[in-house]
Amino acid sequence: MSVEREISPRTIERLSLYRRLLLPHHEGEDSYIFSHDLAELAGVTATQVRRDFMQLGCMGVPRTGYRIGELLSGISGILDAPAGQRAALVGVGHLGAALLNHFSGRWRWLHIHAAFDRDPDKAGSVIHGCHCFPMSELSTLIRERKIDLGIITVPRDHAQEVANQLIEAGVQGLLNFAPIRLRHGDDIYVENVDLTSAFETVAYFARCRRPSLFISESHRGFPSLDDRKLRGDDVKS
Amino acid sequence: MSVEREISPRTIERLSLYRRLLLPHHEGEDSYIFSHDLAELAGVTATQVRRDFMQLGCMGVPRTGYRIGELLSGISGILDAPAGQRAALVGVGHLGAALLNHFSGRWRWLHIHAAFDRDPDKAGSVIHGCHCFPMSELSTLIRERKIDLGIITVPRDHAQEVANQLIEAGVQGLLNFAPIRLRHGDDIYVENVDLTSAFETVAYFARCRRPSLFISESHRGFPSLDDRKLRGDDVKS
DNA sequence: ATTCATTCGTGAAAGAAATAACGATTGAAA
DNA sequence: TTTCAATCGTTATTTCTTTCACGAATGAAT
Repeated sequence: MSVEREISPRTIERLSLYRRLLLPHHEGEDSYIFSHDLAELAGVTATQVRRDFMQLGCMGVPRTGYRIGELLSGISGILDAPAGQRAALVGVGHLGAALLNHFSGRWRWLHIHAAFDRDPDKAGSVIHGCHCFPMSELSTLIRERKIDLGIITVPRDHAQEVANQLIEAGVQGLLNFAPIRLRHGDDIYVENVDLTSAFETVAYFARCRRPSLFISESHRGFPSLDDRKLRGDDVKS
Repeated sequence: MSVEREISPRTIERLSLYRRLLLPHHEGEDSYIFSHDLAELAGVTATQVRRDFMQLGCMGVPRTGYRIGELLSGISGILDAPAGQRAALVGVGHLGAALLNHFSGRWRWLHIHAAFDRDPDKAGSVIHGCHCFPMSELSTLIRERKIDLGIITVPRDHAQEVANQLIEAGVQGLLNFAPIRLRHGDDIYVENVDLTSAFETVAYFARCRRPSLFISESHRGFPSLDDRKLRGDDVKS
């Protein structure tokens, strides 16, 4: 139970999604769900769902499904640190403030504990329930308050420097919204949220979906076959 | 040149990144860059960079590198629609407004043309340079103004309905920030930006990076070997 | 001119991730 | 009780992506 195999990022992301999708279905201890129903909600195949839960150690029962409560605690056992985790957000611009709002008070075990901004006017203020401090206090506060995650929402040209400061102060992971790739050691985990790439990617594939421009081969879509063809579900091919 | 092989989403995302990283290096017609230098900036291997450019049709020259101007126009040839593309953003909350600000006036060929919100107070206002309209005008405006992309920043419980309206009105692609997976036909491309998953994923792997808790096998990191070992670069293994 | 270390392009190999396939199990219906 | 269709767990397969490896090309140094 202590030394387990590391789970792949893709799986972790799906587990996070499953949990959100399951929560509204968790009514009482006797709620169950089938792999293909969750698969539909999550936009993946039923096989994928079963495989993910297998990795989690959650067993389902044929013709009954998976006990939702068991799934939820299984997922929490993986995703949530028992002692909780704290994040610091650096760069309280429009995006930073929006994230403070988005994440504020959403979870007990994972929350944004402090925000930092270069602008002295923002220091001392409380934005969406989060205290904002000047950059000069970053190192000290991160160390003192045992903050182990950093969220970077500063402009491009300051991102690397901020990352260095955060890492120096001891954070283990970074969520980076700046449009670059940060340099960092192997002991730091960095997740990039690249809004520009996302937007341009949608634009590209939206164009490709116009028939006759490209040879469409439906990748990354939801073929959604697997077992459900046996049940005679509506499969529009 | 007209019917080409569709490029994979991963590659498209990298091309978008390459372009941003190259732009500051494009000084004059005679700027060149080596695959391994761009690789370092992008946090990928040199081989990957060369592969991507091969797919693009851009050839480099040994001991000289790739002409940056050629790369940029090659990438633009793939990513940018000659006629331009317009997006509509639905849900002008904190996140929506931040995105309006983030994307406003950033590109000629791809921009957010209109915003929509349920709140009547917002209708008629201009937010970060973008006109905001009531939901009732969504269908008409999207059709009239030939908007082909949708950005969804509404709360979870409204996301599917908004997606339906956008699709009904004719958009080809969606950029979804709501924490669910949207149901949609195969002819629509949907890119999910899952902030919660991203946050929870960082939290998980930040914990894992503490030695001795997991068998670290460095996936998704930058092994960064390839040719550079031949050049004797500093490879800290 | 010749040599040589570098860098490129790309086929082959490896690795990762998703899907298909199928025996085993189970609850429900006859 | 028996039958049966539905669902599960898991192995095998496929598909996709990345990396390796190496011959070819090229500019610079001598």
